[in-house]
Amino acid sequence: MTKRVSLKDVASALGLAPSTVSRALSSDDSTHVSPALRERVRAMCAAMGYHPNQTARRLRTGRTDTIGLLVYEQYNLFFQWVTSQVHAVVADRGLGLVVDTAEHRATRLDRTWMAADWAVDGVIAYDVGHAYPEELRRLRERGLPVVVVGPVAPPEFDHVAADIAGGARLAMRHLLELGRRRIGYVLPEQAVGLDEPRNVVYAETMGEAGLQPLVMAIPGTECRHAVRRYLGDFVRAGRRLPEAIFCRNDEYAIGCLRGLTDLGVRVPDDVAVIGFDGIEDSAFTCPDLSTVVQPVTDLCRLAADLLQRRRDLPEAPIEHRVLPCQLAARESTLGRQT
Amino acid sequence: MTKRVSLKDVASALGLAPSTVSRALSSDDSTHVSPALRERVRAMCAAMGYHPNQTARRLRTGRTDTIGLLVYEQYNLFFQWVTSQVHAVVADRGLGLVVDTAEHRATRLDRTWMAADWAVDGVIAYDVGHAYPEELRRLRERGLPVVVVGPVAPPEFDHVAADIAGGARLAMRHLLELGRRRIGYVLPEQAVGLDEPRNVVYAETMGEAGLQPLVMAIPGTECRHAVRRYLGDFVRAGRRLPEAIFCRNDEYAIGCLRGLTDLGVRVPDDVAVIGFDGIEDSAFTCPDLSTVVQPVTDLCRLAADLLQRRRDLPEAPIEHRVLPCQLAARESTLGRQT
DNA sequence: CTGAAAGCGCTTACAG
DNA sequence: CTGAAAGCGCTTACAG
Repeated sequence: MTKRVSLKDVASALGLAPSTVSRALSSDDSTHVSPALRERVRAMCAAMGYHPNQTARRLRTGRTDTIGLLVYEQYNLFFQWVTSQVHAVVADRGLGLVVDTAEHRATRLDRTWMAADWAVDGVIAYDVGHAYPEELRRLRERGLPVVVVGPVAPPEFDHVAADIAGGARLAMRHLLELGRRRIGYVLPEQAVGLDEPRNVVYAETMGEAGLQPLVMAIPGTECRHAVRRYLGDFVRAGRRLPEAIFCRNDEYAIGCLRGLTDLGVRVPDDVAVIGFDGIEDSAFTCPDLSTVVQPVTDLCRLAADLLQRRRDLPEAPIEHRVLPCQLAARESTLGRQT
Repeated sequence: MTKRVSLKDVASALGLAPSTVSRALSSDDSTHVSPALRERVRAMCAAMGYHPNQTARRLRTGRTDTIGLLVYEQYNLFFQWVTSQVHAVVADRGLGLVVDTAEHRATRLDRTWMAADWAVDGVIAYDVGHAYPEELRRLRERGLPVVVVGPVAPPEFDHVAADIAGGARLAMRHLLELGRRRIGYVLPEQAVGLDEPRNVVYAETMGEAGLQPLVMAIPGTECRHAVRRYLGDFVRAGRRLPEAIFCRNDEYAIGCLRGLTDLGVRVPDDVAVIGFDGIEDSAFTCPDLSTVVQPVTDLCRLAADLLQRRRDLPEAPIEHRVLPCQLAARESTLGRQT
């Protein structure tokens, strides 16, 4: 390990002051440096293999040019999608990204986000606001701008949301228009009874249509495997499958398709299936999955915009923005198109 | 935005020197501090909402407790899997993670990894070594330990690999044992002719069996869509489909399954399909996908171990480690099991 | 066991 | 246009 070349080394090799070299390298062009000097400095830096120490720069400027992303968990394609989108947005702007998950947080003794100890300029909290508002507040008290993405957010935060309720209505209406009456709703057991848009819309829509709700609560955390098993048990217990299943997310829906196939049930002839989220996978299942597509790319871009704005204008008024979801009607409800 | 509380603020509130407070907070127990004092300091920090400035700590100690991950791209479930695994390993050790991709690098003018400018203690380069050995060397010249994961690595790097060739042999042998003779090989156009284990094994195996290779080179970068389109064009052009298709990765294989379904081709009755990688998705397609599972979790863990070792013992001998792949034979080659 | 001092490597007013 | 100086917020030998 050779010792790293510092700015001082470059300066003394050139017979200049460190401050001069720093200015020559600066992208800020209010620092008037002769082009000739700038060129000389550039050349020497290249020759000596100089690269600025970002940590020192950060300490001096008070900016890290890095943002933090909090997501609920990483073992779920939706959050992997989100992560890759945020990464893309942030990288486009020349910023770095650090990611933390609620899972890791839950296993730590202090139960605070690692973000607290990150060197970041701000935090995007994606779909975690419902669970941990007090922690988000704590982050903010330390002077970190926080943008919340997801259905709920404490009112004092900048907030970007997809219109989940609207999307859920699209899904339910679609199933009803196809003439399905007995419609089941697949969700994780721990989400039963929550005041959550999909839960509410399902209950409301069924009520308005004069139909009996059929809540299919899936135990465990591994969506796909769990719902596959659930359906097997459901049928073996002699219960009659519904005519359609609305799944809280695409992971469940994919597990559902697979579970129904195991049972020899035809989709959508016997049971129609619709998911939620619009992960890339949904277009490549067989049959391909009807779903409600969340505008994830736009949500991420908007969240990054708001974060930047909040950093530049700390006193700007709080923003709440809602973007619509779209129905992608495919084979799992419409049947094979020819 | 309230100004952040600094160590100095806490010290003066307690009438102590900053150095004393620093030691009281230190986890290093060779700094003898009375328990009473430590308690007093802790309480004051909590009361004042003090949290150490990580950037300052990093500058002083010369360690960032963060590692960098380079992957080829993020819009591919395999790399998303890798990223989530590395994240888990690293978070378990209390370290942070920063990710960069070749895509972003390619669009940047200077064409160097962002990692060069990251504040990280070391870098894991996952499946990028083949393309950019000179850049990995440059990272190392700056004093950054680098561990390469993937089929090829410059010999002077610590290196972790899956036995891709062995895995490819498992796949080809499996297809041959099922009696398939006309076996196609799906790969990206730009990988044709590369001296790459899967390419080599495919050619060798077909040669040894006295069979004619059928290389199906897929143009474009969007694996799934591209291969789906390719198969459609293939059949419309009047060409006869092979009896089996070996796909370079699961993304292609999933697109393949979908494309064959579009065409009304039965899998595996008409055409057997086998993938490579073992992403979670492969178990949830219909039919579910036979594939070769890479030991991604173990590869990631081992890479992190080697990185830590290299940091602690810069002069330790170079390590090259190879882990085996496993065949997961499922419906897309075996047919429906009852 | 505690404090005063130096310094990690930069950037940025402030002089000249 | 260039240089000398201060300082970002810590930690760590070095004294006491």
